[in-house]
Amino acid sequence: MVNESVWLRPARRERRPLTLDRIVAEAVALLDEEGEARLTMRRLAERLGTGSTTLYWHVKTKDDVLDLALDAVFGEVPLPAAGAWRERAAALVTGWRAALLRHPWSTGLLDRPLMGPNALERTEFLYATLAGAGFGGADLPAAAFSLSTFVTGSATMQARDPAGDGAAVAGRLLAHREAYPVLAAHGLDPDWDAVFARGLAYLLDGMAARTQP
Amino acid sequence: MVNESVWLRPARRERRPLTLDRIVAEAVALLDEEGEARLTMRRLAERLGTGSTTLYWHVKTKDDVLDLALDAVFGEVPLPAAGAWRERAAALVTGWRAALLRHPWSTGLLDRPLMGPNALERTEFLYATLAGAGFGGADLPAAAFSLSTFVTGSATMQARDPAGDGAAVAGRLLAHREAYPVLAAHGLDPDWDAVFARGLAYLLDGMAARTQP
DNA sequence: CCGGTCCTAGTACAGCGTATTATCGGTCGG
DNA sequence: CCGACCGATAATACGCTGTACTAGGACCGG
Repeated sequence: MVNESVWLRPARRERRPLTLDRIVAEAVALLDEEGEARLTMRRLAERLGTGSTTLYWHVKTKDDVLDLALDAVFGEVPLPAAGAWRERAAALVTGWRAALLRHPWSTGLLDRPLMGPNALERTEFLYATLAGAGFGGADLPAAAFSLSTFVTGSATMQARDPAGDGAAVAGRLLAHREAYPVLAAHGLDPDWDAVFARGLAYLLDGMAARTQP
Repeated sequence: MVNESVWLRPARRERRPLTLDRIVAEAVALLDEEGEARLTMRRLAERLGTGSTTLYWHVKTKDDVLDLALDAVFGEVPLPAAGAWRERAAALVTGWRAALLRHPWSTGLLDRPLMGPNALERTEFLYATLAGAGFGGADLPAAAFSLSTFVTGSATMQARDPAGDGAAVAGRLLAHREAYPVLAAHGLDPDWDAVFARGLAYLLDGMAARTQP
């Protein structure tokens, strides 16, 4: 069915064309607002003012949308401009973590290949920074992947946290206090920023010591 | 509809009762064989020889099945008996990684709260080991979470790898060699065991240096 | 005016998770 | 021995999903 009237039909140029970029941007917005479970091709299309199956002209499957949305998150990670290798690496992974936490749904998509241009660009930056710092041979992939697994793991860990409301979790721990004494004494919701900063320091210290003793 | 004939109907005691444990074990088997996308309540029930909705007497939702399956994987991680703190921690995370990689679908479930008894037991063990080694104050959660995020991140990274067949990935990298020069020179499928071992060494070195200088 | 090409909409289908309801088989009180 | 109960199972049904297929609208070069 076509729009009934000339007057109601949006004027030619007012109707923004449907593009892949608009689809991805709207998917990110929808995921931010409602989470992964509520991302539906129909709902996404509705927000874009189109029919649901129209999306399939721009995109092959729903998985494509998710891959593109995830890479869009990586696109938010700034590439630090200058500084010593350690500061540059720390700045990169800190911004990386922040981007993932700004879109908590993204941590649920971190399985699946990270082959988008934005992801590759950040990985390349990390490799290049470390290579320039003297990491070579087996140390280069080890250092690069240590940092990236650390950041994705940290973000996933933290994003997972609020799911069960803290009180219920604490209660469960206290109820089994004899089985988990140390855990019960410390709780499972630390100061995540501090944990990340200190853990990153451990890792960078270890990397520096092994290669520049 | 009831089984038609006495002869075809399984004898009383031959028919194993449907229990939560059987459901979870079968879910793990199904996930191992066919992956997460093919895990369906109907298919799971079929393998168990029951109707699909019968499962809902033992389980509240499908998510419960996934949570339980994931915790079953954690249950495969051995708790090392003796040794210095560093060896115990290394043994724990190495076994942890192995269990996750034995069931690659598990890395796709690592968002979602890890509150099962097996997960908690491993976390408690890690906390206790590190606390006994002298990690205190802010160093205790930092050290414990660094290790666990490192292991989950590493397993996820590696499990993600084979998705796009290596050749296509390498081709894509080479096609954009000028954009990703360092990456193209090294490829994206390193020796994962070596990467993990070295990265773990970085981390443990850094932890040891900060707390036992 | 006409073809073709890019894009959009509609219809339809198989499969999903699960709420609801009916029914079974075994155990136990009388 | 029997009826009543109850833990466990099955069947049916509903709304929603991803997406294949098809038909059409809008623009464009000739």
